[in-house]
Amino acid sequence: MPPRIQWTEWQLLALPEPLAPSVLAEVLDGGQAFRWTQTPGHGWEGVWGNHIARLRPDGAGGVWWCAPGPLASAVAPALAEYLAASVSVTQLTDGLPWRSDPHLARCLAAFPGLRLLRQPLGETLLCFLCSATKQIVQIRQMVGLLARRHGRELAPGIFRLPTWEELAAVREDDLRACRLGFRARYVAQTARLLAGRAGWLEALASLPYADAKARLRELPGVGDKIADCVLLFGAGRLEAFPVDVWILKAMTLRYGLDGWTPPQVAHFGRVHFGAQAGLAQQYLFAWERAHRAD
DNA sequence: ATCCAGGTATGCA
DNA sequence: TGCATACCTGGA
Repeated sequence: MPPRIQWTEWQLLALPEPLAPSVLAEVLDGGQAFRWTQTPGHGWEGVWGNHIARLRPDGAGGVWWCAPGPLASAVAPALAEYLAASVSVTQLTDGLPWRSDPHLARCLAAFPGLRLLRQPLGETLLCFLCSATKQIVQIRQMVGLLARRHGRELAPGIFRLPTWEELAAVREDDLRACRLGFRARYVAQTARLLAGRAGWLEALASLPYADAKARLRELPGVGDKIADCVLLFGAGRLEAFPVDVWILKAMTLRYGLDGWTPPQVAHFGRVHFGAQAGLAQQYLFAWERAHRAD
C-alpha cells in the first residue's frame, strides 16, 4: 500500500455556468481526455501534465476540487486553464448556428455547459496516437500503462505521462508491452522525430490552423482526424473539426450527408458550424454516444 | 467464434 | 485520385 495522500479541503471551482454531474462526466471521460477515473465517493481523479486533482459535482451545478497538499498551489491555476474556466461556453455556443439547425439545438440543450478542455499539447498528441481504432476504455488502459511504466510518480501511486523526450528513450517493444499494438511504431517514430526538433511541437500551436495541421500530419501515425483532435483538445483551435466514425454517422443520419467522405464532411462541418465548429463537433459526438443503441 | 473499435499508411488500378 | 487492405489487442 502506498502512503496515504493528504488532500486539501474541497473548494468550489469558479465556472461561468453550472455543470451537471452527467455533463462533467462527458467532459472528463467523453473522449477528450483519457486520464480521469471515477473514484467512489470522491467524484473524479485525474492527471494532466504535472498536475493531479479530484473533481466532484454537487448536483446543484457546482463543481468542487481538491489536490494533494504539496501540489495544490500549482494545481489551482492549472486547473482553471485546463478547464478553460474563464471561457463562457454559453457565449461560445451562441455563435453556433443553432437557430437554424434543430439537431444542433437539441444537442446543445442535452448537454448544457459541455466544454472543451485545454490539455497539454504533447500528451494530447500521445493519447490520440494511441486512439486509432480503439475504444475509450482501451485508450485509458494504454496511456495508464505508459504513465505507470515510463512516466513519473507525482504522488504515491499517481503517475504522469512520459514526455516526448522520455518516450524517445523507450524501445518499441516496451511500448508494445503497454498494449499499444501497431500504434507502438507510430509513437516510437514520432518520439524519435520530435527528439531532433526541439520546440517544434510547441511552435506549431501559434501557426494558422491549416499550417499547424499540415505540420502535425508530418508525424507518423498522424492523419486528418488525429491532427484535428490534437489541435482541438491540445491547442484550443476551435475551428478544427475532427471527423471520426461517430461524426460520420451523425452527419449521415442527422444532416443527410449519405455517401460523403470524411474530408467532405470535415469541410461541410467547418463551413456550416463556423469558427466554433470543433465545439459543435463535441456536442454532436456526445449526442451520438448517448444514442448509440439507435 | 468472429468481428469490430473515435485511423493511418501503403499498394494497387 | 480512388479504393481495398494490413496493422495489435481485447471485449462484445
